[in-house]
Amino acid sequence: MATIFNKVDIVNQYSWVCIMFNAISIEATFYLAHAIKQQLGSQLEAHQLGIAPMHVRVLKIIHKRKSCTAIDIANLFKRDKAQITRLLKGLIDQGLVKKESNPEDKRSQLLVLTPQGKALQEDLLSISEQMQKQMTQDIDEKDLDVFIKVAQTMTKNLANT
Amino acid sequence: MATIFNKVDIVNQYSWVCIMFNAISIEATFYLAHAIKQQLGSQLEAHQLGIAPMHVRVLKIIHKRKSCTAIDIANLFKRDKAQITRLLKGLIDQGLVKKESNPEDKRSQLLVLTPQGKALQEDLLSISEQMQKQMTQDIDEKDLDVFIKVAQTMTKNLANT
DNA sequence: GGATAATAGTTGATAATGGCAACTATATTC
DNA sequence: GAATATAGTTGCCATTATCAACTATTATCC
Repeated sequence: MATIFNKVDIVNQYSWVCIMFNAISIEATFYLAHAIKQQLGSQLEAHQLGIAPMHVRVLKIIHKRKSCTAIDIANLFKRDKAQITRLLKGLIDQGLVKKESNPEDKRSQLLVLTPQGKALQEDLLSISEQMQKQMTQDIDEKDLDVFIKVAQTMTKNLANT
Repeated sequence: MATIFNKVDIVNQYSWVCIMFNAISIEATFYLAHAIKQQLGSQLEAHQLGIAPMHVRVLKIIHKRKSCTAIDIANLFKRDKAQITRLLKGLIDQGLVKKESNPEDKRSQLLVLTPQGKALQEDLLSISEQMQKQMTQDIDEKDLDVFIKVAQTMTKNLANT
C-alpha cells in the first residue's frame, strides 16, 4: 500500500487544493473516497482476506438483501451488469458465494453466501465498523448526519439529468 | 455512459443501502464519488474533449500551482508517481501540457499548460462550475460547509494510521 | 570532496474497476 | 404467436492504481 502521509502533510496539501479549486465539494469527495479505498485495501491485505473493495460491497449486499440477484446489485451500485457478473464470478470462484435457481425467473439466479462467505462477512463487518469509528472520530453526531444527508442529496441531484 | 436512474429509483435503492448498512458514511461517499465520476465522464464525452476525469484534475493542478512538478501532483493526490507520469504523458501527447527544465533540480521538470491546454482548461472550469451548481442545488450553504469540513476531517482521520 | 542515502521520474508488470456491444435464453407486451 | 424487453454472459477495451527496479541527480554525512 502507498505511504500514508502524516497529518501535517495532509493538512497543508489538502488546504491548498480547497483554496485553489472551484469545485471544492467534488474534490473533497474524491479525496475522501480515495482515502477510504486505500485504507480498506490496506485492511483487506493486512487481514489477508484476498478480496478487493468492490467484492466487500457486493458481499454486504448479498448478506443483507433477501432474494438477491445480479441485476439487483447492478441497480443498487449503478454499475453495468457485466461488471457485476465478473465480480460475482470472482466471489463464486473463491467459494464465498453460490448461485441458486430463481423459481420466479429462469433467466436469473439467486445469490447466497456460503458458510465460508458468512464467516468472512463477520470479519468484514468488524473491519468496516472499525474504519467507520476511526474516520468519524471527533466529529459531532449532528455534523455527521448533515454530511450523510448532503451526500445523499448531491447524489440525487446528479442523477437528475 | 450508463443509464442514469430517475430520482425515484435512486431514492428507493439508496435509502435501502443506508438503512441496511453499518458504514453509512463510507457508502454515501462511494455513491457520491461514483455519481460525480459518471456525470463528469458524460460531460467530457458530450463536449468531445477526449480526456478522462483524472486528466481533468491534473490539468487543474498544473493551471493553478506555480512551479508544478510531477511529484507535487503525486503528493497532492496521494497517488503513486508512476501513475502521474503516465497521466502526464497522455496530456503531453495530446499537446495540452509541456515540460520545461527545472533550474532548481535537473531530475525534475516543470509542467505548464500549452495554449491549447489553457483553452481546454476554460471549458473544464465551466463544466465543473456547472456540475458543482447542479449537485449543490437546494442545499443550505451552511450544510454544504459542514459537508466539506466533515469530509476533510474524515480524510485526515484515515491518514492517521 | 567522496561515499552513501534519498529523491524525481520512467518503465515493466500486474491488478482493480468500469463500460459498451453483441449474444442466448427467458419473460413481457400487444 | 410475434415483437419487444430483460437477465446474465463474454469479448473487448479504457481508466485507474500500485509495486518493483532502474537511471540520473541531489542531499547528507564523515
